[in-house]
Amino acid sequence: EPKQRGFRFRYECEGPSHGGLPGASSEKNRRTYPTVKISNYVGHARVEVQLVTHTDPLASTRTAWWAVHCTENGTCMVDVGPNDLTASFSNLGILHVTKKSASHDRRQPINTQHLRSTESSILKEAKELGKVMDLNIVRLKFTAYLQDSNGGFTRALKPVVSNAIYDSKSPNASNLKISRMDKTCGTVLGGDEIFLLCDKVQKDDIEIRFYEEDEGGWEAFGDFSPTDVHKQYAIVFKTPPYHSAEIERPVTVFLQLKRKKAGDSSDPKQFTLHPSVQGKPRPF
Amino acid sequence: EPKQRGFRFRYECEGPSHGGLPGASSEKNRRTYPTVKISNYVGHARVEVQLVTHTDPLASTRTAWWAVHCTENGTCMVDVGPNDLTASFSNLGILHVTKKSASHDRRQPINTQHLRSTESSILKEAKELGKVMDLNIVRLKFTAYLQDSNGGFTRALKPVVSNAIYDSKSPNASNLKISRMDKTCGTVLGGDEIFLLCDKVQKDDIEIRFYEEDEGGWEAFGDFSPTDVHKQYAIVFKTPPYHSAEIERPVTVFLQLKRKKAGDSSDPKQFTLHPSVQGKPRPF
DNA sequence: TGGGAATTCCC
DNA sequence: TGGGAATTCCC
Repeated sequence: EPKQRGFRFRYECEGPSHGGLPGASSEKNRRTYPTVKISNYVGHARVEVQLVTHTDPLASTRTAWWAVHCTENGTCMVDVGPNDLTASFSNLGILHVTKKSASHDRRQPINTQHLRSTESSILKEAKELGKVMDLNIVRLKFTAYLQDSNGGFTRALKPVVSNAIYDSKSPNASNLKISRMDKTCGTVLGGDEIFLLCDKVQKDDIEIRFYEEDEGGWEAFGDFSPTDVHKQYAIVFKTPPYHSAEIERPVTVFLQLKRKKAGDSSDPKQFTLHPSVQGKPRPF
Repeated sequence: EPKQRGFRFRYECEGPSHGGLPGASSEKNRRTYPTVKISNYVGHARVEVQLVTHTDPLASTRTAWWAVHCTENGTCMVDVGPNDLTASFSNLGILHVTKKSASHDRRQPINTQHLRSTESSILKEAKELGKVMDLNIVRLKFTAYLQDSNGGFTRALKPVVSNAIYDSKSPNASNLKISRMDKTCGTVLGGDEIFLLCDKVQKDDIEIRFYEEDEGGWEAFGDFSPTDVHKQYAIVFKTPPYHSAEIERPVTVFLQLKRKKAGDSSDPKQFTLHPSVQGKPRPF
C-alpha cells in the first residue's frame, strides 16, 4: 500500500526526480514502496500499475489527470517470478496535469480554427469534472499478467486497487504546522489572546486543540471564529480554561492544529498554565 | 493621466464590469478618468487608445498581453469636437492575458500536430518575455486623428503616452495594509517583540517605519530579518528605541508598512510608548 | 469591486 | 526534496 499523506504530486514544469511515492510503512531511514504480491502461483508474471480516480476505481484513468512516471520511457510495469512474485514500485511519481492541458488531452483531433471558440466550453467542462472528481486524490491500480504457454503475458488477473493517496500540496491535505506563537503561557482560567503563525490552513476546517496526555485525557479547544484566521497563515484565538482552576504550581499542556474533517493534526507545542492569583489574574 | 496604483488588472475568466481605470486625480466621491485634449485645433477628431508596454512605449502592443475593454464590441475610440476637444475614457479595463494563451496568440497559424512539440518552447519564450517586459506595468497610448477634407479621420497626430499603470494585484504593487497587532504599546527603550498581521508583502522589500509627525520628524525602523516575515502575511519584529529615553508621560507615535523600492506605504497605526521605570523595564 | 483562496510554478 | 511565492481564479 502507498502512504496516504505527505506525498506531493508534481507538475510537469517541476521536472522529474522528486523522489518516489513511499509505502504506507515507510520510515525516514528505512524506506518502503508500494508493493503487490501474486499469491498461489509459481512462474513468471508481469505487474502493471495505473492511476485511477479516487471515487471510481474501476473506471481507470479515462481522462488522464495524472501520469505515473516510472521509467524513462514511461513504462510502468515490473516483471517478477518465477519464485518471488513480489513486485515493488520504487520510483512512482504522480504528475499533476494542469486543468488547461488536461482538457486539451481529452480531444486529440482538434483543429486550431476551433481552438478559440471551443476554449471556454472545454474549460467549463474541465471545471465541472474537477468538482466531481477531486483531482487531489488518486489510487493505484495493479494488474498482474501471468505468462501463457507462448511466453506472452496475456492472462490478466483481477486488478487490485490501493487505498487513496492525497496530494500533500492540496489545501485540505497539506501538513499542518505551528511555526510560532507570541506567548507560550497563560492562566489556568483561559481567555488569554494568542497570535499563532502556521502553515496553510483553511479557515472553516481548522481547530486548535489543547490537551493533556495523562490524567484521563483532558482536551479543550481554542476560541476563535473563521474571521480570526488571517490569510490562511495565522490564527488569533483565546485559550480555553483548564479543567481545574485550583492548581498550586504551573501545569504544562500541549496544543496542536487539527483538521475537523480529516482529523489529522500538527506536531504539538507546549503551553504552560499558571495559577490564577486572586486580584492579579495575569501574573507574568 | 491614469491613476498609477490601486487599479487591478483582470483575467478574462473574471468577466467584465469591474469598474473603469480611474484618473490620477480621482477621488472616491468624484471620479475622474484618463483624459486627453487636442490643443490648437478646432474641428472634429477621433481619439484612439491602445495599451503599450512599460519599457518600450513606442513599440505598441505587439504581443497583446493585455486588452483594453472599452465598449461592447471592443472599439476603443472616442470622437470629439468641433469645440470641446477633450476625450475622456470612462470605461477602460485592463485585461490580463494568461501566459499560456498569450503565447498561443502570438502564433496564429499553428496546427495541432505541432502543439505538443512546440508547447515547451513556447512556454519558455513566454517566460523570457515576461522577465523582460514585466507584465504588470502598462501605459496608455493615445493617438488622435483629425478629420480630413473627405470627412475621414486620417490625419494622425503624434501619439502621447501616459505614465505607468501598476496592477494592484501584482505582489510588488498591491496595497499595503496592517490588519492586526498583538500589542499597541511598548517601552521607550524599544526591543518589544510584536506580531503584526498584514496583507501580502515581499519579505525582501518591506520595512516597518515608526515615526512622529511633529517635533522635527523622528523616524526609526522595526528590527527584523526576512525570515521573520511569515508566508508574506505576518511579521515578527522588535520595536526601535525612541529618540529620547527621558519621557515623563506616554507618547503616541505611528507605525506603517513601507516598501523599500517603490516607497509606498500603508495606513498608519498608533503605538504608545511608555516611560521606562528603573528596575522595572516592562511596566504593563 | 475587493476579499479570499486555489493552482501553478520556481529554485 | 520542500520552502516559498507568483499567478490565476472564484464569488
